[in-house]
Amino acid sequence: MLINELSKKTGISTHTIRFYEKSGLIEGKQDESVKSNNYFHYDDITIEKLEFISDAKSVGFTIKEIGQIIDAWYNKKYSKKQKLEILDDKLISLEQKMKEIKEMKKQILQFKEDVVNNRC
Amino acid sequence: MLINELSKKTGISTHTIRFYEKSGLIEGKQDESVKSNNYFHYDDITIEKLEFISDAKSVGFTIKEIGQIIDAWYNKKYSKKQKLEILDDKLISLEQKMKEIKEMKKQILQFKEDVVNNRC
DNA sequence: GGCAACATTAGAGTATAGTCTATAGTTGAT
DNA sequence: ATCAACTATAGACTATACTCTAATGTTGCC
Repeated sequence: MLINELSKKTGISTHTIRFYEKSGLIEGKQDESVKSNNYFHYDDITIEKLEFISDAKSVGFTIKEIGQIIDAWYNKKYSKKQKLEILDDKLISLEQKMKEIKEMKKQILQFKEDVVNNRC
Repeated sequence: MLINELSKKTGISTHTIRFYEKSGLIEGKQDESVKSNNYFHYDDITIEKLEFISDAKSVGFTIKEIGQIIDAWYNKKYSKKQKLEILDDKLISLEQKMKEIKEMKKQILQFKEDVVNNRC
């Protein structure tokens, strides 16, 4: 599919898709047999990747981190061992985020207590 | 205390502290009785606020959101009801973040499965 | 009184992550 | 053949959150 269809299927603008492509997160391929244009074609895996990117962004992963995960999952440039290392590293950082959120929840509940009891 | 002491006690640079002050998150006060300078003085509450800001930033709250929480906790400009509304709103957003992180964890565990079983 | 170490303000610069504009070429339906 | 709707590339612009520089003034110790 071309970029417009990809955009419609994922809800991500063509601009942003191109930005992700430039950032190395996704990759379309040009049809060598067609000489008249240089249009990029995208497959269903790219849809999966873009959906993953959206999810990963909302948990606070940066483009760089998301790139590492995508490479660990999809790319051939890492060994099995390296891939698992990268993924484990991200799992640890998720655990950390979870811990911080739990603490923040406690903190805000405390603020609520303070408000209710006029301690602020 | 002056800004340098505040910086040393919190580990946050004076530049960043001033940025937070400009952003309305904290507030020093000038000593009216001293005419020779316009140095800002900070109290222990400011330390608490800065520590809160660090924690809140790492769970992904923006400066604007952090400002709302600080106002809800400390400022007099909101009614009790409004304060509780703001805080409840942030608790909901923390729950949402928590949910997203759990899903991301599942996703990455799936990626690990795929790597282990050579499915990618 | 000199001077290092502090203080202030204004504004410039950086990184991240988009978002938009301009230009130019291509495709496909009528 | 024309024209709307697409495509690509380069680069400008935006928002957020810092981070740094420059200019200038103040404090406190020797």
